[in-house]
Amino acid sequence: MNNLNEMAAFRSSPELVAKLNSVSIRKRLKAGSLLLQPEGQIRSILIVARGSLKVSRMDDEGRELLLYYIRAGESCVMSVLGGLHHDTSKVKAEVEEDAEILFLPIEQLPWLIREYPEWLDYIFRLYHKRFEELLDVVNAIAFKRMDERLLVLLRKKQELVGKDSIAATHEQLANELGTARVVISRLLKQLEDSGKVELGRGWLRLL
Amino acid sequence: MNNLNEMAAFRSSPELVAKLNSVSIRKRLKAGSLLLQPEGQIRSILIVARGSLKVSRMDDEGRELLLYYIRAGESCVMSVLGGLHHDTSKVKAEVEEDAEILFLPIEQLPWLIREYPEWLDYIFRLYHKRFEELLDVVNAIAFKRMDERLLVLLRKKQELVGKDSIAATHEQLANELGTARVVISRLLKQLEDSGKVELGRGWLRLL
DNA sequence: GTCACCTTGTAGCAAGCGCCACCGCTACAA
DNA sequence: TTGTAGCGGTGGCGCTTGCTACAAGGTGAC
Repeated sequence: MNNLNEMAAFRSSPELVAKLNSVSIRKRLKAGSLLLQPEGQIRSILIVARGSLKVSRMDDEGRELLLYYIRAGESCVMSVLGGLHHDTSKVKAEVEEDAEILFLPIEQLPWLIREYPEWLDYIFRLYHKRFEELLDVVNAIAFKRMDERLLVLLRKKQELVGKDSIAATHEQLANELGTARVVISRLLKQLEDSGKVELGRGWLRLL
Repeated sequence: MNNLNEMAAFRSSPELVAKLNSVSIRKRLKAGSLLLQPEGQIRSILIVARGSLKVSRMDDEGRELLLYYIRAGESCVMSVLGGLHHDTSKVKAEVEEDAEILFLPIEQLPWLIREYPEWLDYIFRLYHKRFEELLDVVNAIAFKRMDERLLVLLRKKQELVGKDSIAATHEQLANELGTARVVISRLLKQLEDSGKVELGRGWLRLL
């Protein structure tokens, strides 16, 4: 999927895709690359052409919490909002799976919205999706226990990579859930005992 | 403040205000009235002309959690998103202080956006604000203890009503923080002992 | 092979918080 | 005045989670 044309969100408007490609800069980035960081200036709007991004929220003491993933064909609403209003990013965004990103300069945004109603529609849809995902995150941390949140995270990760084996250390999982490594090790052990996962060093598998 | 013209967000465009007034239905509603409920259909976009709304998230076991307030001059982004995409509401919205609400039929939204760029700008600004407020809620429940969250809530309430005395029972505060009444009573007692609040029956005051 | 580093398992402890049970007090209406 | 319903204070218990500490096994560089 190297071309936006192939993605559902853009299939209906090859003209828009051509325009986006022509005014953006395209870069290949390895997993782990940092795209936005808290307090950081926003210069471009990010559109994911291939791979995926991970968006997290951080607190002042260095703890972290996964908010959602951005998949191929989607864009980062934080970069749109921050860009539009010349505000800094309030989240961290990094490459989860090796990715190709379109960097759309924020100056281009106003007239793109004017000229291409389908672009505005695309943005609204993304907002809607992210807003509901954020609400789900709120529900999870407010009302669910850690073991359930862990299972949900593992299922999300499995779906994201499309394989049955997930590459992650307990430490990484702990960071994404905003908790400590020992807690995750403990819970994973319980899940293994009850036959729900298979554990390995640096990987695990849902059963 | 009975007239949208007087509000910062609309001051620059009396023409837009006139149009909004002419295509909307205006209603006065008492504190406690329900405007949106989870799974409920969305027929209009809500614009608060006077008073304030309270938006909460609920879980399946009846627990509740305050997300943010909507003040005079602001609109409800959930109703905009839900309306645009013919989706149901994912939150509860109720009147916090006696209010006057404009109900803008969703059919009007597309052409209002086309005709009035300042209206789109208004919506984007609200999104931005709500998104960041949601991120703050996420941070609070993920990383803060209940006593600090309680203090923050009390300060927000005080600012909202503009008086130094806050009318609320422990039960209500507990609901807004997604916890139990005893927990709030306990914490309030501690806050009283450390001289940070003054307690009464059905009211309290920050010192 | 060995050394250093990373990952995981496990035990133990304490804080935070949800929940139950119960009591006393206040406010208001009959 | 008495009844009643709602509100708030308190003690106690147990679960979940965060944290420290340490041991054991894996992995890759040299």
